[in-house]
Amino acid sequence: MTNTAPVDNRRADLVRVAARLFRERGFDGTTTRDIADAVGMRSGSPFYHFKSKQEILAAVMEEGLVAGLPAAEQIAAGELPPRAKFQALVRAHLEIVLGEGHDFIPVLLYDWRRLTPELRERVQVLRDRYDQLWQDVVNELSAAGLLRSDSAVARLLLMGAINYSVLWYKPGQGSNLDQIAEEAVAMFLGPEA
Amino acid sequence: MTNTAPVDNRRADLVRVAARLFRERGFDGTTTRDIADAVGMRSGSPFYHFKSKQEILAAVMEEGLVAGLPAAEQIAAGELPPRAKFQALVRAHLEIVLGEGHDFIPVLLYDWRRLTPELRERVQVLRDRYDQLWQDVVNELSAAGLLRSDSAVARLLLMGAINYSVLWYKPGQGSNLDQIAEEAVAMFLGPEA
DNA sequence: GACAACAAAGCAACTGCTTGCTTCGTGCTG
DNA sequence: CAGCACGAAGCAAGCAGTTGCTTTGTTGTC
Repeated sequence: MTNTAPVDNRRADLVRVAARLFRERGFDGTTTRDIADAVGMRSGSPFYHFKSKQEILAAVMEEGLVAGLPAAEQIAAGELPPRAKFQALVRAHLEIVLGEGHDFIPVLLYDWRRLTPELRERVQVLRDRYDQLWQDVVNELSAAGLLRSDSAVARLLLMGAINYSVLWYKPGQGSNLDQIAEEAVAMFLGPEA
Repeated sequence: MTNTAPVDNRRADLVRVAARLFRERGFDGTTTRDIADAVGMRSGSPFYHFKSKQEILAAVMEEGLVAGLPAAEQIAAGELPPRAKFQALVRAHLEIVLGEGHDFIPVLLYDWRRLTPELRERVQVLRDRYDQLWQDVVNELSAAGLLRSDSAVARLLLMGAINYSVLWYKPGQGSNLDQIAEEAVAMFLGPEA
Protein backbone atom coordinates (compact mmCIF):
# COMPACT_ATOMS: atom_id res chain seq x y z
CA MET A 1 0.00 0.00 0.00
CA THR A 2 1.62 3.22 -1.14
CA ASN A 3 1.34 6.29 0.96
CA THR A 4 -1.51 8.07 -0.71
CA ALA A 5 -1.61 10.96 1.75
CA PRO A 6 1.93 11.60 2.86
CA VAL A 7 1.51 15.27 3.47
CA ASP A 8 -0.72 17.40 5.58
CA ASN A 9 0.32 15.56 8.69
CA ARG A 10 1.74 18.70 10.14
CA ARG A 11 -1.37 20.62 9.26
CA ALA A 12 -3.45 17.99 11.00
CA ASP A 13 -1.10 18.25 13.96
CA LEU A 14 -1.69 21.96 14.11
CA VAL A 15 -5.45 21.54 14.09
CA ARG A 16 -5.41 18.86 16.75
CA VAL A 17 -3.08 20.77 19.03
CA ALA A 18 -4.91 24.05 18.45
CA ALA A 19 -8.16 22.35 19.40
CA ARG A 20 -6.73 21.27 22.72
CA LEU A 21 -5.25 24.66 23.49
CA PHE A 22 -8.34 26.55 22.39
CA ARG A 23 -10.44 24.33 24.60
CA GLU A 24 -8.21 24.76 27.61
CA ARG A 25 -7.51 28.48 27.35
CA GLY A 26 -10.00 29.83 24.84
CA PHE A 27 -9.27 31.30 21.42
CA ASP A 28 -8.11 34.68 22.66
CA GLY A 29 -6.19 33.08 25.47
CA THR A 30 -4.10 31.05 23.04
CA THR A 31 -1.38 32.65 20.97
CA THR A 32 -0.16 31.43 17.64
CA ARG A 33 3.19 30.99 19.36
CA ASP A 34 1.61 28.59 21.84
CA ILE A 35 0.32 26.51 18.96
CA ALA A 36 3.64 26.59 17.14
CA ASP A 37 5.51 25.60 20.29
CA ALA A 38 3.18 22.71 20.96
CA VAL A 39 3.94 21.12 17.59
CA GLY A 40 7.62 22.05 17.63
CA MET A 41 7.54 24.86 15.12
CA ARG A 42 8.75 28.44 15.20
CA SER A 43 6.34 31.23 15.72
CA GLY A 44 5.76 32.17 12.09
CA SER A 45 5.56 28.71 10.58
CA PRO A 46 1.89 27.91 11.17
CA PHE A 47 1.12 30.67 8.71
CA TYR A 48 2.53 28.55 5.94
CA HIS A 49 -0.41 26.19 6.51
CA PHE A 50 -3.07 28.71 7.45
CA LYS A 51 -3.77 32.21 6.26
CA SER A 52 -4.71 33.44 9.71
CA LYS A 53 -5.36 32.38 13.28
CA GLN A 54 -9.08 32.50 12.56
CA GLU A 55 -8.62 29.97 9.77
CA ILE A 56 -7.13 27.59 12.30
CA LEU A 57 -10.18 28.10 14.47
CA ALA A 58 -12.52 27.38 11.58
CA ALA A 59 -10.52 24.28 10.71
CA VAL A 60 -10.86 23.05 14.29
CA MET A 61 -14.62 23.46 14.20
CA GLU A 62 -15.01 21.86 10.78
CA GLU A 63 -12.85 18.95 11.82
CA GLY A 64 -15.13 18.35 14.79
CA LEU A 65 -18.29 18.52 12.73
CA VAL A 66 -16.98 16.33 9.93
CA ALA A 67 -15.82 13.76 12.44
CA GLY A 68 -19.07 13.78 14.41
CA LEU A 69 -21.67 13.94 11.68
CA PRO A 70 -21.42 10.39 10.24
CA ALA A 71 -22.12 8.65 13.54
CA ALA A 72 -25.01 10.96 14.31
CA GLU A 73 -26.48 10.68 10.84
CA GLN A 74 -26.28 6.93 10.99
CA ILE A 75 -28.23 6.92 14.23
CA ALA A 76 -30.82 9.36 12.96
CA ALA A 77 -31.34 7.44 9.73
CA GLY A 78 -31.47 4.11 11.56
CA GLU A 79 -34.48 1.97 12.37
CA LEU A 80 -34.43 2.14 16.15
CA PRO A 81 -37.67 3.00 17.95
CA PRO A 82 -37.89 6.71 18.81
CA ARG A 83 -36.90 6.48 22.43
CA ALA A 84 -33.90 4.25 21.81
CA LYS A 85 -32.87 6.37 18.88
CA PHE A 86 -33.00 9.48 21.01
CA GLN A 87 -30.96 7.89 23.73
CA ALA A 88 -28.36 6.76 21.23
CA LEU A 89 -28.15 10.25 19.80
CA VAL A 90 -27.77 11.82 23.22
CA ARG A 91 -25.05 9.35 24.10
CA ALA A 92 -23.20 9.97 20.86
CA HIS A 93 -23.44 13.70 21.35
CA LEU A 94 -22.09 13.46 24.87
CA GLU A 95 -19.15 11.55 23.50
CA ILE A 96 -18.53 14.25 20.93
CA VAL A 97 -18.76 16.98 23.51
CA LEU A 98 -17.09 15.40 26.53
CA GLY A 99 -15.08 12.44 25.25
CA GLU A 100 -11.36 12.33 25.81
CA GLY A 101 -9.43 14.12 23.10
CA HIS A 102 -12.66 15.50 21.67
CA ASP A 103 -11.84 19.15 21.90
CA PHE A 104 -13.29 20.30 18.61
CA ILE A 105 -16.95 20.81 19.40
CA PRO A 106 -16.34 22.41 22.80
CA VAL A 107 -14.24 24.95 20.96
CA LEU A 108 -17.15 25.53 18.62
CA LEU A 109 -19.47 26.10 21.57
CA TYR A 110 -17.04 28.32 23.43
CA ASP A 111 -15.64 30.48 20.68
CA TRP A 112 -18.24 30.61 17.95
CA ARG A 113 -18.38 34.38 18.21
CA ARG A 114 -14.68 34.72 17.52
CA LEU A 115 -15.13 33.70 13.91
CA THR A 116 -15.38 36.38 11.27
CA PRO A 117 -18.76 36.49 9.53
CA GLU A 118 -17.41 34.82 6.41
CA LEU A 119 -15.86 31.90 8.26
CA ARG A 120 -18.91 31.62 10.45
CA GLU A 121 -21.06 31.25 7.38
CA ARG A 122 -18.75 28.56 6.06
CA VAL A 123 -18.89 26.49 9.23
CA GLN A 124 -22.62 27.14 9.63
CA VAL A 125 -23.28 24.95 6.61
CA LEU A 126 -22.06 21.92 8.55
CA ARG A 127 -23.76 23.06 11.72
CA ASP A 128 -27.08 23.26 9.92
CA ARG A 129 -26.84 19.61 8.98
CA TYR A 130 -26.25 18.69 12.60
CA ASP A 131 -29.13 20.81 13.84
CA GLN A 132 -31.49 19.48 11.21
CA LEU A 133 -30.63 15.97 12.20
CA TRP A 134 -31.59 16.70 15.78
CA GLN A 135 -34.75 18.41 14.69
CA ASP A 136 -35.76 15.32 12.75
CA VAL A 137 -35.35 13.12 15.80
CA VAL A 138 -37.26 15.62 17.93
CA ASN A 139 -40.08 15.58 15.42
CA GLU A 140 -40.13 11.80 15.56
CA LEU A 141 -40.37 11.89 19.33
CA SER A 142 -43.18 14.36 19.18
CA ALA A 143 -45.05 12.32 16.59
CA ALA A 144 -44.71 9.26 18.81
CA GLY A 145 -46.20 11.19 21.72
CA LEU A 146 -42.99 11.08 23.74
CA LEU A 147 -42.34 14.80 23.70
CA ARG A 148 -44.65 17.75 24.20
CA SER A 149 -43.42 19.84 21.36
CA ASP A 150 -41.55 19.63 18.09
CA SER A 151 -40.63 23.30 17.91
CA ALA A 152 -37.16 24.63 17.33
CA VAL A 153 -37.24 25.92 20.89
CA ALA A 154 -37.76 22.39 22.14
CA ARG A 155 -34.70 21.24 20.24
CA LEU A 156 -32.63 24.15 21.51
CA LEU A 157 -33.61 23.42 25.09
CA LEU A 158 -32.61 19.79 24.64
CA MET A 159 -29.29 20.55 23.01
CA GLY A 160 -28.64 23.27 25.54
CA ALA A 161 -29.05 20.90 28.45
CA ILE A 162 -26.49 18.58 26.94
CA ASN A 163 -24.07 21.12 25.53
CA TYR A 164 -23.98 23.00 28.80
CA SER A 165 -22.27 19.97 30.30
CA VAL A 166 -18.98 21.18 28.87
CA LEU A 167 -19.08 23.74 31.66
CA TRP A 168 -19.51 21.31 34.54
CA TYR A 169 -18.52 17.80 33.52
CA LYS A 170 -15.28 16.51 35.03
CA PRO A 171 -14.15 13.08 33.78
CA GLY A 172 -13.82 10.43 36.45
CA GLN A 173 -15.75 12.48 38.95
CA GLY A 174 -19.47 12.14 39.48
CA SER A 175 -21.60 10.52 36.80
CA ASN A 176 -20.13 8.97 33.69
CA LEU A 177 -21.41 9.60 30.19
CA ASP A 178 -23.76 6.62 30.13
CA GLN A 179 -25.39 7.71 33.35
CA ILE A 180 -25.78 11.28 32.18
CA ALA A 181 -27.37 10.12 28.95
CA GLU A 182 -29.84 7.95 30.84
CA GLU A 183 -30.72 10.70 33.25
CA ALA A 184 -31.22 13.19 30.45
CA VAL A 185 -33.50 10.89 28.49
CA ALA A 186 -35.51 10.04 31.59
CA MET A 187 -35.93 13.70 32.40
CA PHE A 188 -36.99 14.78 28.94
CA LEU A 189 -39.19 11.87 27.96
CA GLY A 190 -40.54 10.87 31.34
CA PRO A 191 -40.86 7.27 32.55
CA GLU A 192 -40.39 4.48 30.07
CA ALA A 193 -43.54 3.15 28.44
CA MET B 1 -33.94 66.12 49.29
CA THR B 2 -30.20 66.42 49.54
CA ASN B 3 -27.97 64.26 47.47
CA THR B 4 -27.12 61.52 49.91
CA ALA B 5 -25.10 59.35 47.54
CA PRO B 6 -23.19 61.62 45.23
CA VAL B 7 -20.24 59.33 44.72
CA ASP B 8 -19.56 55.96 43.14
CA ASN B 9 -21.69 56.86 40.18
CA ARG B 10 -18.75 56.65 37.88
CA ARG B 11 -17.72 53.31 39.25
CA ALA B 12 -21.23 52.01 38.69
CA ASP B 13 -21.07 53.45 35.20
CA LEU B 14 -17.91 51.51 34.54
CA VAL B 15 -19.46 48.27 35.70
CA ARG B 16 -22.60 48.75 33.65
CA VAL B 17 -20.75 49.71 30.51
CA ALA B 18 -18.18 46.97 30.96
CA ALA B 19 -20.99 44.45 31.29
CA ARG B 20 -22.42 45.50 27.96
CA LEU B 21 -19.07 45.45 26.19
CA PHE B 22 -18.01 42.16 27.73
CA ARG B 23 -21.28 40.63 26.63
CA GLU B 24 -21.01 41.93 23.10
CA ARG B 25 -17.34 41.26 22.47
CA GLY B 26 -16.21 38.98 25.26
CA PHE B 27 -13.72 39.77 28.00
CA ASP B 28 -10.61 39.35 25.89
CA GLY B 29 -12.25 41.13 22.99
CA THR B 30 -12.77 44.24 25.09
CA THR B 31 -9.88 46.51 26.01
CA THR B 32 -9.72 48.71 29.06
CA ARG B 33 -9.54 51.58 26.59
CA ASP B 34 -12.88 50.57 25.11
CA ILE B 35 -14.42 50.71 28.54
CA ALA B 36 -12.84 54.05 29.34
CA ASP B 37 -13.99 55.50 26.03
CA ALA B 38 -17.55 54.32 26.57
CA VAL B 39 -17.86 56.25 29.83
CA GLY B 40 -15.88 59.25 28.59
CA MET B 41 -12.66 58.63 30.48
CA ARG B 42 -9.04 58.40 29.41
CA SER B 43 -7.37 55.08 29.10
CA GLY B 44 -5.75 54.94 32.49
CA SER B 45 -8.56 56.28 34.61
CA PRO B 46 -10.54 53.11 35.19
CA PHE B 47 -7.60 51.89 37.22
CA TYR B 48 -8.36 54.49 39.80
CA HIS B 49 -11.58 52.60 40.53
CA PHE B 50 -10.35 49.06 39.94
CA LYS B 51 -7.07 47.35 40.62
CA SER B 52 -7.16 45.37 37.41
CA LYS B 53 -9.29 44.48 34.41
CA GLN B 54 -10.17 41.21 36.09
CA GLU B 55 -11.55 43.09 39.06
CA ILE B 56 -13.93 44.83 36.70
CA LEU B 57 -15.02 41.45 35.41
CA ALA B 58 -15.62 40.16 38.91
CA ALA B 59 -17.58 43.29 39.77
CA VAL B 60 -19.80 42.73 36.74
CA MET B 61 -20.55 39.18 37.78
CA GLU B 62 -21.19 40.06 41.40
CA GLU B 63 -23.46 42.89 40.37
CA GLY B 64 -25.52 40.46 38.33
CA LEU B 65 -25.77 37.93 41.12
CA VAL B 66 -26.59 40.46 43.81
CA ALA B 67 -29.27 41.97 41.62
CA GLY B 68 -30.79 38.62 40.68
CA LEU B 69 -30.67 36.73 43.95
CA PRO B 70 -33.42 38.53 45.91
CA ALA B 71 -36.14 37.87 43.35
CA ALA B 72 -35.13 34.23 42.98
CA GLU B 73 -34.87 33.69 46.71
CA GLN B 74 -38.27 35.20 47.25
CA ILE B 75 -39.76 32.79 44.73
CA ALA B 76 -37.98 29.79 46.20
CA ALA B 77 -39.00 30.64 49.73
CA GLY B 78 -42.58 31.39 48.69
CA GLU B 79 -45.66 29.27 49.19
CA LEU B 80 -46.54 28.50 45.59
CA PRO B 81 -47.23 24.88 44.67
CA PRO B 82 -44.17 23.17 43.19
CA ARG B 83 -45.07 23.45 39.54
CA ALA B 84 -46.03 27.11 39.72
CA LYS B 85 -42.96 27.87 41.78
CA PHE B 86 -40.75 26.20 39.21
CA GLN B 87 -42.37 28.10 36.38
CA ALA B 88 -41.90 31.38 38.23
CA LEU B 89 -38.25 30.56 38.86
CA VAL B 90 -37.64 29.67 35.23
CA ARG B 91 -39.32 32.87 34.11
CA ALA B 92 -37.30 34.98 36.52
CA HIS B 93 -34.11 33.30 35.42
CA LEU B 94 -34.89 33.93 31.76
CA GLU B 95 -35.34 37.58 32.59
CA ILE B 96 -31.98 37.67 34.32
CA VAL B 97 -30.27 35.96 31.43
CA LEU B 98 -32.05 37.45 28.44
CA GLY B 99 -33.74 40.61 29.63
CA GLU B 100 -32.86 43.92 28.06
CA GLY B 101 -29.90 45.56 29.74
CA HIS B 102 -29.24 42.39 31.73
CA ASP B 103 -25.72 41.77 30.57
CA PHE B 104 -24.20 40.68 33.86
CA ILE B 105 -25.09 37.01 34.05
CA PRO B 106 -24.40 36.32 30.37
CA VAL B 107 -20.93 37.66 31.03
CA LEU B 108 -20.64 35.25 33.93
CA LEU B 109 -21.66 32.37 31.68
CA TYR B 110 -19.41 33.38 28.83
CA ASP B 111 -16.25 34.42 30.62
CA TRP B 112 -16.18 32.55 33.88
CA ARG B 113 -12.86 30.98 32.95
CA ARG B 114 -11.22 34.36 32.54
CA LEU B 115 -11.30 35.01 36.27
CA THR B 116 -8.20 34.31 38.30
CA PRO B 117 -8.65 31.53 40.86
CA GLU B 118 -8.91 34.00 43.73
CA LEU B 119 -11.58 36.09 42.10
CA ARG B 120 -13.39 32.99 40.95
CA GLU B 121 -13.53 31.80 44.51
CA ARG B 122 -14.93 35.13 45.62
CA VAL B 123 -17.71 35.13 43.07
CA GLN B 124 -18.38 31.44 43.60
CA VAL B 125 -19.75 32.23 47.05
CA LEU B 126 -22.66 34.06 45.47
CA ARG B 127 -23.02 31.46 42.74
CA ASP B 128 -23.34 28.73 45.32
CA ARG B 129 -26.33 30.47 46.84
CA TYR B 130 -27.99 30.61 43.46
CA ASP B 131 -27.28 26.97 42.69
CA GLN B 132 -28.48 25.82 46.07
CA LEU B 133 -31.70 27.70 45.58
CA TRP B 134 -32.33 25.86 42.33
CA GLN B 135 -31.41 22.57 43.90
CA ASP B 136 -34.01 23.14 46.62
CA VAL B 137 -36.72 23.73 44.06
CA VAL B 138 -35.62 20.66 42.09
CA ASN B 139 -35.82 18.60 45.25
CA GLU B 140 -39.32 19.90 45.85
CA LEU B 141 -40.36 18.92 42.36
CA SER B 142 -38.92 15.48 42.82
CA ALA B 143 -40.63 15.04 46.17
CA ALA B 144 -43.92 16.03 44.57
CA GLY B 145 -43.43 13.39 41.89
CA LEU B 146 -43.12 15.97 39.13
CA LEU B 147 -39.52 15.21 38.25
CA ARG B 148 -37.68 11.92 37.85
CA SER B 149 -34.60 12.85 39.78
CA ASP B 150 -33.32 15.27 42.37
CA SER B 151 -29.65 14.79 41.58
CA ALA B 152 -27.22 17.58 40.89
CA VAL B 153 -27.06 16.34 37.32
CA ALA B 154 -30.79 16.92 36.97
CA ARG B 155 -30.37 20.50 38.12
CA LEU B 156 -27.44 21.07 35.80
CA LEU B 157 -29.40 19.75 32.84
CA LEU B 158 -32.27 22.08 33.69
CA MET B 159 -30.12 25.13 34.16
CA GLY B 160 -28.13 24.24 31.06
CA ALA B 161 -31.22 24.16 28.90
CA ILE B 162 -32.13 27.65 30.04
CA ASN B 163 -28.69 29.20 30.22
CA TYR B 164 -27.87 27.97 26.75
CA SER B 165 -30.52 30.34 25.44
CA VAL B 166 -28.01 33.17 25.63
CA LEU B 167 -26.50 31.60 22.54
CA TRP B 168 -29.65 31.51 20.41
CA TYR B 169 -32.26 33.91 21.79
CA LYS B 170 -32.85 37.03 19.72
CA PRO B 171 -35.27 39.56 21.24
CA GLY B 172 -38.35 40.33 19.18
CA GLN B 173 -37.75 37.34 16.96
CA GLY B 174 -39.38 33.98 17.54
CA SER B 175 -40.73 33.12 20.97
CA ASN B 176 -40.82 35.63 23.80
CA LEU B 177 -39.67 34.90 27.32
CA ASP B 178 -43.09 33.86 28.61
CA GLN B 179 -43.48 31.35 25.81
CA ILE B 180 -40.03 29.94 26.33
CA ALA B 181 -40.67 29.54 30.05
CA GLU B 182 -43.93 27.73 29.38
CA GLU B 183 -42.37 25.44 26.82
CA ALA B 184 -39.47 24.63 29.12
CA VAL B 185 -41.72 23.75 32.05
CA ALA B 186 -43.98 21.64 29.85
CA MET B 187 -40.99 19.77 28.50
CA PHE B 188 -39.38 19.06 31.84
CA LEU B 189 -42.44 18.31 33.94
CA GLY B 190 -44.70 16.80 31.34
CA PRO B 191 -48.42 17.60 30.99
CA GLU B 192 -50.13 19.51 33.76
CA ALA B 193 -51.87 17.44 36.39
C1' DG C 1 16.94 22.25 -9.60
C1' DA C 2 12.30 23.00 -8.27
C1' DC C 3 9.27 22.82 -4.82
C1' DA C 4 7.40 21.90 -0.10
C1' DA C 5 8.19 22.93 4.50
C1' DC C 6 9.91 25.19 7.45
C1' DA C 7 13.46 28.74 10.31
C1' DA C 8 15.12 33.39 11.43
C1' DA C 9 14.22 37.82 12.29
C1' DG C 10 11.52 41.37 12.90
C1' DC C 11 7.67 44.89 12.23
C1' DA C 12 3.78 47.50 13.63
C1' DA C 13 0.04 47.64 16.34
C1' DC C 14 -1.96 46.82 20.57
C1' DT C 15 -2.56 45.97 25.66
C1' DG C 16 -2.76 46.25 30.68
C1' DC C 17 -1.09 49.07 33.81
C1' DT C 18 1.88 52.83 36.13
C1' DT C 19 3.46 57.32 37.31
C1' DG C 20 3.45 62.14 38.17
C1' DC C 21 0.57 65.76 38.05
C1' DT C 22 -3.86 68.73 37.87
C1' DT C 23 -8.53 69.99 39.16
C1' DC C 24 -12.06 70.67 42.27
C1' DG C 25 -15.17 70.41 46.07
C1' DT C 26 -15.06 70.18 51.31
C1' DG C 27 -13.98 71.12 55.82
C1' DC C 28 -11.14 73.14 59.18
C1' DT C 29 -8.84 76.89 61.43
C1' DG C 30 -7.54 81.30 62.89
C1' DC D 1 -14.53 84.96 55.94
C1' DA D 2 -9.84 84.18 54.12
C1' DG D 3 -6.62 80.79 53.73
C1' DC D 4 -5.19 76.38 53.63
C1' DA D 5 -4.84 71.33 53.70
C1' DC D 6 -6.57 67.35 51.77
C1' DG D 7 -8.65 63.58 49.46
C1' DA D 8 -11.48 62.07 45.53
C1' DA D 9 -11.41 61.80 40.67
C1' DG D 10 -9.27 61.93 36.61
C1' DC D 11 -5.76 63.42 32.88
C1' DA D 12 -1.43 63.09 30.06
C1' DA D 13 2.08 60.40 28.80
C1' DG D 14 4.32 56.50 28.37
C1' DC D 15 6.57 51.86 29.51
C1' DA D 16 7.28 47.10 28.72
C1' DG D 17 5.65 43.26 27.09
C1' DT D 18 2.74 40.73 23.77
C1' DT D 19 0.51 39.55 19.42
C1' DG D 20 -0.69 38.36 14.68
C1' DC D 21 1.54 38.30 10.73
C1' DT D 22 5.25 39.18 6.98
C1' DT D 23 9.50 38.70 4.60
C1' DT D 24 13.42 36.53 3.35
C1' DG D 25 16.53 32.85 3.63
C1' DT D 26 17.60 27.78 4.19
C1' DT D 27 17.23 22.70 3.83
C1' DG D 28 15.81 18.31 2.62
C1' DT D 29 13.53 15.60 -1.08
C1' DC D 30 11.84 13.89 -5.49
